[in-house]
Amino acid sequence: MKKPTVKPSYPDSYRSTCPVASVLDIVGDKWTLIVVRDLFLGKHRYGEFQSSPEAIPTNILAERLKRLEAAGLIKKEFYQDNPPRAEYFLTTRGADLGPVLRAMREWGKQYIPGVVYLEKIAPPEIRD
Amino acid sequence: MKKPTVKPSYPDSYRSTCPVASVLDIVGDKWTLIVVRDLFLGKHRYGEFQSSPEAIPTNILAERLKRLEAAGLIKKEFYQDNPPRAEYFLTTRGADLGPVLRAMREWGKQYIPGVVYLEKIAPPEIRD
DNA sequence: GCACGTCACTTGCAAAAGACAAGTTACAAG
DNA sequence: CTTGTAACTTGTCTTTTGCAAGTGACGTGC
Repeated sequence: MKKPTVKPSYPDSYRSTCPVASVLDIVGDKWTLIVVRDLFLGKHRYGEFQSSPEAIPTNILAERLKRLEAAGLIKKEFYQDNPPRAEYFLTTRGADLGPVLRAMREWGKQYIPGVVYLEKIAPPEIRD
Repeated sequence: MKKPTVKPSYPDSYRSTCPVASVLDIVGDKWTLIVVRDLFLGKHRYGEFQSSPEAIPTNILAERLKRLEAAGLIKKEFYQDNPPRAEYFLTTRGADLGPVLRAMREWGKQYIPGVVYLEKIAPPEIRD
């Protein structure tokens, strides 16, 4: 028997109508924004994401890339068919998370001792 | 041959020296920033956090309040001894997460249909 | 003066998510 | 032919989360 669905008015995927909560429903975990950060740093391939210093587990990376694509934040482009090899690019929607990352970077710089940042943050390549 | 192992000096609790990753090590989960948001909305008591529309599980709330306090983002102040009753306030350090929340709010407003925000975001009461 | 409700938690257990290791597929290099 | 690389998938184990229930010290109504 199905539940009578006791939480009607919010879209199924969001916990509330609060924009902050909804954003967290998309990127609110330990890894998603790390991948987005890497895209801002000019990385595009699976292996490049894996070789970041945070050492994301491979199954998590694969899953997050799918979710980011499904959420429309990134686009997957195949550059060869067999074996299938793809590159990932931020969409406009994804690139507009820039201010969030910048705000985090500034907070971290101010309050966490020992962090360093690499000024590679050129405007990201966007593919819509 | 092995690389000289470039992983020595990170503080145990941080995955890397990247400021973004380090911030995510503190607030990078589904609930922590929801609590911080509530503090920005002027909430101070356990019951107020619980009654937010996201319905945070009570054990998670208790644990997050402890972690936020340990991280120096909030301060717990007892206003009565028996039974012990406390209020929670942002510290300067915690209040400086404002730009992160604002950036998320703007992104959500722009890209997630149906979110609404409540302009209660008066400057939060700070206790250091 | 005692059942009843509230507040701020804690505890126990099942379910979901994450971490780690190993396997797979297709090709390319030596 | 053997080894290597890229991009995954699968399996197993551990950790974190979610939900329900319980606890202790009150305060309120009758």
